[in-house]
Amino acid sequence: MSEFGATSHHERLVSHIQDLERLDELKSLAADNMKEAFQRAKVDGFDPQTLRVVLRLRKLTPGQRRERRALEAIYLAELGMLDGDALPDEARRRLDPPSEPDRSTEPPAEPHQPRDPALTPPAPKPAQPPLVLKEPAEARQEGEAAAEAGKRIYDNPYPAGDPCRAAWDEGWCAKRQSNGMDLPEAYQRRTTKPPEKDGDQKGTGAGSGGAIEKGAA
Amino acid sequence: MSEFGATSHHERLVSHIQDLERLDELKSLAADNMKEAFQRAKVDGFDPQTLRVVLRLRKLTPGQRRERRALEAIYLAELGMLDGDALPDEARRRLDPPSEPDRSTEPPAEPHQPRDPALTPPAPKPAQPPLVLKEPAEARQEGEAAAEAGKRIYDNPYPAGDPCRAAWDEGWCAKRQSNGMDLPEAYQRRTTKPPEKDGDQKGTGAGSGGAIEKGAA
Amino acid sequence: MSEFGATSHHERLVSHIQDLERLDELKSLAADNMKEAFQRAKVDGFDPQTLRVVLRLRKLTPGQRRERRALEAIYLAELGMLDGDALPDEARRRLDPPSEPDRSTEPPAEPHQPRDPALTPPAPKPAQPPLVLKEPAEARQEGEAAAEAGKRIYDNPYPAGDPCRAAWDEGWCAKRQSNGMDLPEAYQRRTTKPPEKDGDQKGTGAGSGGAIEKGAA
Amino acid sequence: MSEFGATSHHERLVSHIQDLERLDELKSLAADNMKEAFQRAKVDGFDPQTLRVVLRLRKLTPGQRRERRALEAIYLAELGMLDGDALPDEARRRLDPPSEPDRSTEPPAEPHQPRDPALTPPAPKPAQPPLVLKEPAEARQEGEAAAEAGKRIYDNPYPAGDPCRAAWDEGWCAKRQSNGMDLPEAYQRRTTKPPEKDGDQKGTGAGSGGAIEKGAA
DNA sequence: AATGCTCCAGCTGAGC
DNA sequence: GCTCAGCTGGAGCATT
Repeated sequence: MSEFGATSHHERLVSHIQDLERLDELKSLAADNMKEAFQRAKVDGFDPQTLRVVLRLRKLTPGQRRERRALEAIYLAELGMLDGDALPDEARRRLDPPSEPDRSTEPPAEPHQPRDPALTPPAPKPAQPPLVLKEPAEARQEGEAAAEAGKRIYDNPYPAGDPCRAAWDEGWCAKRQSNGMDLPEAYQRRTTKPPEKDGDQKGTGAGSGGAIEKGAA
Repeated sequence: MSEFGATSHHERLVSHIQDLERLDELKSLAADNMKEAFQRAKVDGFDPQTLRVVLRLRKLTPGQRRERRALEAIYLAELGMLDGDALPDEARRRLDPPSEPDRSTEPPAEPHQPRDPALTPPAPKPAQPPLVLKEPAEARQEGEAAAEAGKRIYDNPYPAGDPCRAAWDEGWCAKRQSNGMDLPEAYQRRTTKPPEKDGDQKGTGAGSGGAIEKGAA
Repeated sequence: MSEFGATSHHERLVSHIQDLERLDELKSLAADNMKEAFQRAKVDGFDPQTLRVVLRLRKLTPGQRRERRALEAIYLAELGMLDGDALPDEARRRLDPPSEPDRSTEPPAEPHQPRDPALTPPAPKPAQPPLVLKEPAEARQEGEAAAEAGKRIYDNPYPAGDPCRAAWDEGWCAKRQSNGMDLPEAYQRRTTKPPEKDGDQKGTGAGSGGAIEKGAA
Repeated sequence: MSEFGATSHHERLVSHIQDLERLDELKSLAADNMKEAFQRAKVDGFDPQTLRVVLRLRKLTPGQRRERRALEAIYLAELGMLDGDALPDEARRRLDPPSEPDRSTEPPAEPHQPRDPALTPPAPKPAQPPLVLKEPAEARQEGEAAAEAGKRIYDNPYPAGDPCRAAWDEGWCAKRQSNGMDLPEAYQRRTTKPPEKDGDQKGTGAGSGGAIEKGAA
């Protein structure tokens, strides 16, 4: 249709314009569909902003996701802005000095050491490791089972630093049954307005003395 | 300067144009300065993308930051995309059903319960709480001391779920002495290219069976 | 497919994500097609930037297009930036004072008077070419003098194609005295709404048989 | 202030963040000032959208402005979208075939020939107004016929201000036969680079004494 | 007044 | 290395 052999430039121009307008129509239509989908999700109780973040992250590989989260956490931690959240394990891995020199390339270092706590980080001393070491996949199923059994998210038995902890969390979240079909509040934003002049400024509790003030010299 | 009393509309137009051009000049200049600052930071080894995220987050209150991170983590967990990171504590708080009904408004619920593990979430059973309960601020100082003493980030003694764990992390990160003045690799991106066809797709270890495939019906 | 009756919130989230990803795919695809079409047009020798402008203008009604061009020309003329182009006729119509008071609404005034040159602008004293050829700078001063003498913008004596015509226009616009200090209507937009279903679609009068319809094969 | 010699990376990070936040503040402030200036202009009766266009055009050299306007007019004419405006003279110059081959570079061709009507376009047979008033549609067909007969764009017989002039132009452009099937140069941009420090700044010829200088008080 | 939409400038990633 | 086009975020406008 938009192929032109020995046509005059006028016909070519018209043809291009028509092509472009037709395609532009389709583009607008696609954009509208997207917009409506977000609207439906919003009506259904999900937070559009978070959904956008999720979509963007889904375009990355797991490794890239982890790296990004780790970097952000490291920078925030250094500035005292973790607001009460512990560092993700990937961040710990990056911060652990011994492994730095030789981990300059990605592949050699296993992104996470599921097993063999002896030689590297996971759970140094206090964290009594589960007597029998388990695979994260197994932990995930345990999490799913726990969710179905009505357990709480706090009942995750794995200690910080153990990959099974994350796996259990994921399983719990994925299988979690909400009572009925209402969307739990956990999925929705509570703060809508930036409270102008704070009041929850106190924040982390951990931040005492750590956070850098805006106007600090 | 750009005030006009009984001036002709021509003079007013000229005046407006001149004002706008002058201000536009200043705006461009400011934008350039910003750009250069990012460039300097990049040359210094910091990741510009992460810095941008940090700047954006710094415009929020700690409470808003925590909420955002929690929401994202919850959505990601449900989709099996945590990639090996455990849920942040704020997410756990939101997911814990008992507190849902009555925490519909922000203020009544203390954003995080540093103390009194008896009545709510923190570390239900396994997590043997440090015998003497400490304040996060104290834990932060411990973290700083640990960093100066050359301890590793894995030496954080507090268990998952304890706010002191985060506080210790922050202290450690803030005081951490790099050997010399080089920027540790932890602060820099390693993956530059989306490897097209993966290879680190395996990802989380926890994701087995959890992640939703792109084309899944 | 993406309809959910009494489904769990987990299924709903997954469903929303899948919808969004599918639609996002379509959106990207549409954007790519558009991009390629522009590329083809460029390879064919057309200027992409101009094509974009044309596409944008084609989304307006002829009346809106004319208004926009007239406003721009008027502002530019007043700033001496016509660069040798004469004012478009629509701009002259706007600048002609007698019709200002009663043309506050668009429809009453026929966008352009094709016929009956007796009562309004077209071709005043049919362009006796100045016997002595003048420099544009001189013509500009004549325009300024004419404006101060209360002449109308239609009194420009120079014929089409003569650079002096543009120069006279610029001079007239720059010196023009509005009665008092109010801003003439010529400087403000009249159409706010795209009248949805036209009515001024008829447009140019010249377009008869010329304009390409949106859906034309 | 933001210079760091042998400082720790932590201090450097903090320093960068502070720099960036300070500069960001300034940037926001500049943007706000700009916004307010537009607001004032709007309150004063000027059209913000048009002002933006004017500001953008003022960043171009007169030659670039003319080229852009000419290109847009040519494309629009060919699509029958001139909406009653005649082609600007620069567009005529570009469309006039004899000068095409040797005007491939900008400078040799004087942007506009103010004097000496003998050798080039201006005012061919000085516009004897058609004795019988015609409809634009008819004029359009005349233009088409003229184009097919090999007439030049300058042969448009209608005077400035006559809607038929625009109609004739449109007809001519739409039917114009390029020699063979190559795209005439008139459709392509000639200036690619903003010549940094001008030289075609002289511009309009009409602008003498009219254009407002950037830094004028 | 608050929301949603549209537009635009600024930034990021390719391409020469 | 620089330029360029596409894209995202933010601002303005119109609306309810």
